[in-house]
Amino acid sequence: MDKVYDQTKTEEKWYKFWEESGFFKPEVNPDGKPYTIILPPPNANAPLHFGHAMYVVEDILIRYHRMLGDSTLWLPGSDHAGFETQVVFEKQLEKEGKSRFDYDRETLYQMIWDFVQDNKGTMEGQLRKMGFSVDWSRMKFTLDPDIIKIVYKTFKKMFDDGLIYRGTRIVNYCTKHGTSFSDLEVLYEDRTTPLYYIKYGPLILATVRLETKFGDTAVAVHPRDTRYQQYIGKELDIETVLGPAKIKVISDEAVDPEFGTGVVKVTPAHSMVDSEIGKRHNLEVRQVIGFDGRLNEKAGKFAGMRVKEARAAIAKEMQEKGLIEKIDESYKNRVGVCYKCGTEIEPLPLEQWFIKVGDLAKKAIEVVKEEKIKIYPKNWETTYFRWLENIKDWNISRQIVWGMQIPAWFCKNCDKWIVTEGETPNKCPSCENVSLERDPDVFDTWFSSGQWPFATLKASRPGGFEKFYPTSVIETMYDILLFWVARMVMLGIYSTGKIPFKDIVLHGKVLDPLGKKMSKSKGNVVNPIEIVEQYGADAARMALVYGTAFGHDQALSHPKLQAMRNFTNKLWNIGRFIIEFAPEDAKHLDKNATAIQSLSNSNDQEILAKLNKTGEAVGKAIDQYRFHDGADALYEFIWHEFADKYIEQSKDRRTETQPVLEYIFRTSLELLHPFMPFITEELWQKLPHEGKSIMLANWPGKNPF
RNA sequence: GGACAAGUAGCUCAGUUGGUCAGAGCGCCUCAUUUACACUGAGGAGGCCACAGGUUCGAGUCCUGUCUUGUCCACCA
Repeated sequence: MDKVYDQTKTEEKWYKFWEESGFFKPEVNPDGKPYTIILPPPNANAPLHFGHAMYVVEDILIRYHRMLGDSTLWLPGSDHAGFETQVVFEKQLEKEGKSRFDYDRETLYQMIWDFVQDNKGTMEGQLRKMGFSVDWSRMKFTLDPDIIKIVYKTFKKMFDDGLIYRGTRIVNYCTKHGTSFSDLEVLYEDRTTPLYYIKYGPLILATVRLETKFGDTAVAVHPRDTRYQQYIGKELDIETVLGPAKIKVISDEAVDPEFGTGVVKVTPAHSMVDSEIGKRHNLEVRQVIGFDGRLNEKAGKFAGMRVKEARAAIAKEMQEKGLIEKIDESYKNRVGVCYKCGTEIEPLPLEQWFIKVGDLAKKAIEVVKEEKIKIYPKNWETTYFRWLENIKDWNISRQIVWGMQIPAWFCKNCDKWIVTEGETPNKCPSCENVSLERDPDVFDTWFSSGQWPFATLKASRPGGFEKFYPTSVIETMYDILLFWVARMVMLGIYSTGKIPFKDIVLHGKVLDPLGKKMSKSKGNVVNPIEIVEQYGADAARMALVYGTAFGHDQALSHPKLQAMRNFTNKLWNIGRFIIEFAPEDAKHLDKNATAIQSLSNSNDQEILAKLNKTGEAVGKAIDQYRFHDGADALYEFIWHEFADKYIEQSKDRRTETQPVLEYIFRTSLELLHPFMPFITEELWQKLPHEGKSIMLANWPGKNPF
């Protein structure tokens, strides 16, 4: 054995061996009970960052269950990540002085496709370097034709079941990116915005959005507000920057009499709340801001201005005309912005596809309340329930090209939508019209990834779905519990009638060494390969689970990585001591470990008892998703009990203890294997053993004696 | 406005159902050894476990309140 452990050479060698031997496939344990994890598909638009290395806990679960004899499947994939990817790609185009509008739909789609293919290769290499035992033969991409087919089928079924409707609603719209978003995708920022107290005839009302006043189709007060009773139902003559106008006064419960003057302007086209009020009172929806973020012709001389400049110009002119009572410059509010570019989100009326989520959400709540699905750590249940209990219909249309184009065609003759499972209808079934127009929009990427567990299993291998669904665990970072996990529960139950997984396991965020969030713009993103090359994959894996309670955020810690690299060095040297420096006359571990049973030295008894205890602790820790407990128990036992105490004591009676040393070490390696797969394989192979790989060794159960 | 998490040695963090739980890694100090391992071993210094009350024979560990930090949610014009 080399004096120094060569991690790079060893890691490459074993990964290749495992993969080529087919050990990652569930078929290595054909008779075992199924144990399944679907890998949360990383975005195909960029290489992995170090946070993705947290997949290690899935590998721990998978390797552990494989050793338990389960028919274990870890199914990998990658996500086209619709809008995310298009944004990344558009930035690249921007650098070349181009924009998405320079290309037609097909060309742009093809260009992004090629871009994504490169990244997919990089990503797969990274996953291999971390030692992840995914079944590569079942790898899926969210835009694979068979996946698309399944997603279309779901859409059609939902449409037929009346769960999908086409409607004009106020949507969250980013005028820079030219697309709408779901509520979850809107970020809110604290701002200080001037609050204008403006005169509407005899009334004074407070607003920040002067520029939407041309879309006002009423003013509203609270029905029981005594100050304004005489105005309710009347039409007021008001003076505006565009001349005299008339406006109706209505009363609505949604108005808070405490805010401002208790009077609000109602702009159904540009506010969610106002739209609701408008519906209740049958108000006209008058859109004054266009999808380009500029005021339209209804704004008179302000037409063509961007929202911000229009607001300033209107304020100036109103002040000159004496229409502004006062301005509160220190008013604090929250403004919705695009999570990618920070542009203020415009609520705009747009016709989109929506999912009625009420009943789906109810079922998703039920299965968790009934503990058919359990969430770890449990406190996330609160977040999950709160969101689902207050959920609103889900806008799934996106005005981009990168994604699955919605399989819906419009017939102008009948004023009707025709939805299919993807095939292009050659004519309208009602009127025989042949010039149908397809909706250019694509699905929200979460609509398709919400179907990932059953879609991948149905698409990867015949019988796969029947055998491996429902899956055992979904493990991901807590930040996509609502975006993704909750949607998978809803869509999974809807499509298959069964829950998509039994346990939801949520890990924390990996921060940079200073405890700051990693982001491309800050330039502090760490590539997992760098860490692997510096410390070894085993150390990188161990460092992520050791010393931080599972589920909590943690900073990337070089001292901890060093400590874990030192631990691999310790393991290597224990190995050298036991294997390389064995006395020539020593007995060795035999098949049934009988040589150990005959020993009665109290040191031997003690270490064997501690080994058993450690084995139990590790199994229990993994079962309960308390990975840090398992890592801690192993580190403590191997280094401080076995190496520091037992091995030191054994030096006096080396010949006799050799089988015990071999037994304890081999068993320790087996227990450690899910955490540190490479070095454990390397050393296990050098010890007396049965079988081709530690990967397939039996998990050392309780009380091996 | 609400929710969740965290506040424990200089730093980073463990301490599931209250009673060897006052711990680990790194750092620091002393000593040892060419030892299987210096990516080492033995030992040591360092903490009113955020603060204030309370429950209890007994509380980092339970309850109440306060403060600080972080994250998330919410249509306040």
